Amino acid sequence: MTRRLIAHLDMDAFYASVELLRYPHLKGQPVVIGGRERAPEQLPDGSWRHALLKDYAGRGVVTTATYEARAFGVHSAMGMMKAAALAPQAILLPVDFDRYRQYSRRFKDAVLALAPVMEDRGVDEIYLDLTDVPGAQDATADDPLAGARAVGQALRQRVLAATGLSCSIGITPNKLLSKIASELDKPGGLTVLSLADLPARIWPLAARKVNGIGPKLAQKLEALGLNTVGDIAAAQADWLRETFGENTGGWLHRVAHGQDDRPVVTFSEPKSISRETTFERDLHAVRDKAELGAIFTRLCTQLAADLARKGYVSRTIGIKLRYDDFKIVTRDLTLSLPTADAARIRQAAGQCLKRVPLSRRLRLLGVRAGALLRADDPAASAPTATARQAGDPHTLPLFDENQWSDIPARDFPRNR
DNA sequence: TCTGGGGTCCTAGGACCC
DNA sequence: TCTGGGGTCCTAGGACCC
Repeated sequence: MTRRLIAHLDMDAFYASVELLRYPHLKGQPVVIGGRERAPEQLPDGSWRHALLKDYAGRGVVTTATYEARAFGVHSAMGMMKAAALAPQAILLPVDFDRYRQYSRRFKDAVLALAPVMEDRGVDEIYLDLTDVPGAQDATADDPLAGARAVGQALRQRVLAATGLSCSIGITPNKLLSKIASELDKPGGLTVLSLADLPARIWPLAARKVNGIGPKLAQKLEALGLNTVGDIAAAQADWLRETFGENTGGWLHRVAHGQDDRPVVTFSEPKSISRETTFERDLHAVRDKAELGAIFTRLCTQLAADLARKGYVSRTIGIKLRYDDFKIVTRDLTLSLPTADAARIRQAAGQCLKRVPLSRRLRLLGVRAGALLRADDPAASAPTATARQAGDPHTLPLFDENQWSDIPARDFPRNR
C-alpha cells in the first residue's frame, strides 16, 4: 500500500548562510542581514571592514540573523534599531536578493533531480511529494519509514553538495505536519513522523506553531484557554465552529487532528504583482509633492516593467498608502481594458489617489496590478464585463504628468 | 528606536442581473 | 403594493506567510 509522503524542506538561516559562504571569516559570529547599507570593504592587508549593527540608522528591519545573533534575541522582521539595542556588536550585511535567488535556483534544481513534484514556497522553502519517489515507501522490520528517512538524507546531501548550505526537512503524511516537523530539529534536522506521533510530538506544541495560526488567532485561542495544539484537539468540533465561525472553527479542528489533504501544487498563475516603498522620512502630500510625484511615477514604471517581463496584463490597478500612524488604506480601480502600460497604470493609480485622505504624512506608497491575465490570452485585449455593461469607451484619459500636483491638501470624500 | 517588501486568501457590503 | 433569492463583480480591509 502506498502512503502519502510529503516533505517540507527549509533552508537554515538562508540569507545569512549564503553570506557566510562569501565571508567565511564571519562564521561563528553574530551576523545580521538587513537594510541598504554598503557592502563590506576589503582592506589592503586582506582583512575586512564590516559595518556594525550599532552604527545603523534608519527604518529597515532584520531580514535574517545567524543563530549566534538569534541568541541575543534578534529575529527576522524585528526593527533594526531594536536589534541594535540587543546586539550592538553584531556584524551588519546588506541584503543581496540576486545572490539569494541564484542559490535558491541551485538548491531547487538539485532537489528536482530526485523529487520532481515540487511546490515553491519562496526562496528558501519548498514542499515535495515523495509518494512516488523510488525507495521512499521502503520499510524495514524495525522501521516502517526507513525509505522516507533515506530519501530525506539523500535530499540533504544533494542540497549540501550543490550549494554548501544546510537545510532542515520534515516528512509526514501531509503539508501541515511536515511544515511543523521541519522546524522540530533545526538546523540540519530530518524529522519523519506518522499520524501515530501526533499526541507525543505535535500536541505539546504552542498553537502558534501551526502554519495559519498567526498572532491574532493565537491571542483569541489563548484567551479561551487553548494554548497548545493538544488543547485545540481536545475541544469539541461544534464548539470550535460556534466560537470561531464555520470555516476557521472547522479548520482548527481538522488541523489539531493532523488532517490536511492539500496537494503539492507544482505551478500556479500569479494573482497580483506590486511595488511599494517606505520613504526614508515621512512625506507630506503638498510640501513634498515633487518628491512624491517622482516616486509614484517610478513605482508605476517599475510595475509596468515587471508585468511586461513576466508577460501579464492587469485589469485592476490599486494603490496602498501607509500613514505616519501606520494605518493602511488601499483603493483600486478596474479598467475597461487590461493594461501593462506605465502611463495607463499611472493614470489609474492617480484616480485611486483622489479617493484617499492626504492630510496625514505618508510613510509608504505602493502600486499594485491585480486581476492578471497572460498577455497572450485573447481576453487580454477584450474589454471587461463591467465595461461592456456600462458601455464605457475602451480608452482612458491621457497620462497626466502632473497628476500628483493636482491633488489638493485637504481630505477627499471617500466616494467621488 | 519602532515596525520592509512581496505575496495569498478570506470576509463583507453594495451594485446589478435574472 | 412593501416585497424573493441566487449569482457575479467590484471594492476595502485584514490576517497571515516568507
